[in-house]
Amino acid sequence: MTPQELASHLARILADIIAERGEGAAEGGDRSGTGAAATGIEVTEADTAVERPKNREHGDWASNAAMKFAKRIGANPRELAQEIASRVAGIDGVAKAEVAGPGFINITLDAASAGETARRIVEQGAAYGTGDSLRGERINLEFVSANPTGPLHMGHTRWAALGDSISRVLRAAGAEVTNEYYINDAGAQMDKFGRSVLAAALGEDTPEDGYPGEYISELGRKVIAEQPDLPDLAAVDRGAALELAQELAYRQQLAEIKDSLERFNVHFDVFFSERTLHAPGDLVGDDSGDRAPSPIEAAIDRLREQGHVFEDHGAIWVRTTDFGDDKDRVFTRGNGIYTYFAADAAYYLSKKDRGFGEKIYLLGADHHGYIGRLTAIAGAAGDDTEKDITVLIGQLVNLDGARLSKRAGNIIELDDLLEWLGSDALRYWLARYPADSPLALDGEKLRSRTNDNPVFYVQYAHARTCAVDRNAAAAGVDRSAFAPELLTHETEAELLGKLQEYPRVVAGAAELREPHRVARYLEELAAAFHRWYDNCRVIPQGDEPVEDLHRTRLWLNDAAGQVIRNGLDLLGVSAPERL
RNA sequence: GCCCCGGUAGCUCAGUGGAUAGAGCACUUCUCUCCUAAAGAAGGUGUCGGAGGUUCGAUUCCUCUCCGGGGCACCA
Repeated sequence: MTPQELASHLARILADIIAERGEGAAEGGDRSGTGAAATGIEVTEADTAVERPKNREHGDWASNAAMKFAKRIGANPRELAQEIASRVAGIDGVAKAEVAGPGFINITLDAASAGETARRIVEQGAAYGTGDSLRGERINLEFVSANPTGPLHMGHTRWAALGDSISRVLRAAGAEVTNEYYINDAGAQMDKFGRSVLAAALGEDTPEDGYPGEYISELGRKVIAEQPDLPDLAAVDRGAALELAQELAYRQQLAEIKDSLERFNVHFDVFFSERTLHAPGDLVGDDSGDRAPSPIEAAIDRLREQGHVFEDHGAIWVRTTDFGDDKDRVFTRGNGIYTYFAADAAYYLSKKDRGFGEKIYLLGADHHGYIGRLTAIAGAAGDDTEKDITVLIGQLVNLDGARLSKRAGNIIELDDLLEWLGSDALRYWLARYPADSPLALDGEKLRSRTNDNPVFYVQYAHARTCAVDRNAAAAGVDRSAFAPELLTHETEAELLGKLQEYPRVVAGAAELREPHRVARYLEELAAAFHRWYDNCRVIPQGDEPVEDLHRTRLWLNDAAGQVIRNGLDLLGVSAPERL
């Protein structure tokens, strides 16, 4: 019996009771309806979800449904709880159901009923924990989106780890997710980047307000290596040389960013170029030589048709205040050039046109001023500002005692962190805190291989399950028997309970976009596994014979390993078979 | 001035209205002739920043307030 099944039973029982009481009231002459529907009170499984009590004396699972519904149906909470409990006790697989406190229903399962979970998990394998709570949703998840004018640094690292894990969790809940990276490859920053690289390639001083950093010099060398006649070109046509250098450096830098992300086990489905938003459309078909408007122009036209665009002082504005923004925003500057925000608007429409329902933006706290205007664009585009757009704001990362980058001055690069700490430790640490929680990287802790470092604690538990598996094979313990009623040790009940919680943890993490819940869960699961391991042997000692208990425990060991693997995968962390 | 996010054990932090608020670290003491001791067991800590309110019940929701961080561009 899983907690989901238990919740389902509870919902049915509660609905029955409400219906019966409704009939009783009707006989009294107050009402004419029959059944739960007639009372207007609906019971869903969410209402009757059971939780794992902190105190083991409170049974395997507890429900507060009686307290939730007592008032609405005019019943005494404890009496209602008692009525529910007496019916729950009759369910096959339930050992007992008791009322406690103000109206909690504490339920204890038969060992066999709980133990059945182990086999189910093994049979479902990697699919255990996946669900369909977000089935049918097409989600666009944009994160990192760092300018392609330099290497990824620590500021991007948290969003890379978090975004990729959010994506995995959403997919586990059945959503169709596209991971997207917006490349700011148009505008002044790119010009500055190009001038800096060209200067470096030609051996000139860094231009005023150009980019500093050793990586610019490296890019300059790479550009020269690829295009040795660049200095000659620069001598005759500086503009052409600049364009060429900028383009080569951009491609090189973007390729390096992609490499870094892959090493970090972070995958993007789409790299979306801002330039494509500025580019004119195709030739129109009337031989005039005219072109269709660029996506930005088209976007402004569309918003104008919706009545949200106006002109003032020679600039084009969008009335975002209609949708709760602090102030209206401009699309064109005085010199006629489109603002960054105009591209943002066109980009949003692109996402909408590509069929995405919810668009999620993962931004740093320094961008929190963007919430209002992005939400307003969603509204202006005719979307539901509650459901179709989500802006997740995360706090920034501090690093204590970090080594500084050798290449880029004060910037700490993702590549340096990877080399120093390793992908697993880094990803796990960054994913185990809520996005809005301040987070500090402690290099010493992340390099340590003790309880200090939770990723090793979890990975060790997994490696242990693998070691048990190997040793069981050698000792002649196989899977030829499965007798769940033998799993009666209290650490086995605890471990089984934890394993049963996993699907709901994944669903909750997806619903709230909080993958840290998976990490915290894994730590609890690992602890339950370690305690079980210390108390219950899978392999007989000495000359003891192999019994069904050992074979059944092997199934439980397999199940624990499977769930740890599944969970770590959601975080993009490996599950080694040996440490 | 306005907006956002924090404030929970000595430290770092969990805790989407429920029972005695938890974990790791730090400190003390135990447990490997037996599946990985990178583990387990035992030991104690809290005005959940403060004050009101909603509720059968508030660390959780609302209002005010104190402290800390961030943000309020015709920049990108």
